Amino acid sequence: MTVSLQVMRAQQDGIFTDGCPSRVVLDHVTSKWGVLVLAALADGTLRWGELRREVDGISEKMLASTLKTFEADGLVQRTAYPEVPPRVDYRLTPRGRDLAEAMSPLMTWVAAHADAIVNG
Amino acid sequence: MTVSLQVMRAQQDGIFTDGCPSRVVLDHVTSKWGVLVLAALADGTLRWGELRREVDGISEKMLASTLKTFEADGLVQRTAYPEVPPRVDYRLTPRGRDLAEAMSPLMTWVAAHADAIVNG
DNA sequence: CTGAATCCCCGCGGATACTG
DNA sequence: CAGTATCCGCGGGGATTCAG
Repeated sequence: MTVSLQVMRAQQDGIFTDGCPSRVVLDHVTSKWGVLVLAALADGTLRWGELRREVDGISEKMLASTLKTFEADGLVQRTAYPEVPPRVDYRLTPRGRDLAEAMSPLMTWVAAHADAIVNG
Repeated sequence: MTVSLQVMRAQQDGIFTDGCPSRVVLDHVTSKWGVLVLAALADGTLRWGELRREVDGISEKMLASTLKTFEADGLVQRTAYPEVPPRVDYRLTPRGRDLAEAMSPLMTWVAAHADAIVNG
């Protein structure tokens, strides 16, 4: 069953209105690289370099900014090891894993139907 | 169960790589206003003016461009009635409804956890 | 009422170079 | 290896005007 804006608003007043918390979070998640970074981290811990390679095409700047946003949101946990050479890894928090699960149907759907949409 | 990029790539080679169809479609859907427009149309037909009010904060320019993209993608169907004053309405195609269903868990999750993320 | 067209600004995001 | 700093272009997005 599909949930529409109207239905959600009947349950929760003012949800997804301009500037409200749900819009802020939605913007973070649906930011240009948001879903891809979350999906990359969905089944385990990754280092910075692995993440860069996994999320094909992302720039260092956007990876850093996306990770910072998610860290501030409590969706991603960063761990730095005091080694030389430096090693840092990223993984989803429980909340992040929960979100990734909620995103899963969308990703699966897109993967399954993208060719039909783009080609025709 | 959550599906990660790695898992999807094990099933479908080169999925969600730079410039591939799945990335194009994902960009359309997760565009700034994409999910909100789709969610607004999720449980029925809406006229242009209703859509504008429903998707709080969207400009006419972005509404038009978002709708055109989705129409070209076969996700939204536009119907114009030859009346005065003019009346146009938009509704999801079967494919669009399918997508809206896949987005539903994400929207629900965001609605439920946004406050905790922004405040807490 | 439903747009299309135009102008314009601002900031997202890419490219590159540099650092601990 | 894991970032930060800087520059800059382009397109998102607002405001306004016009049309059918």
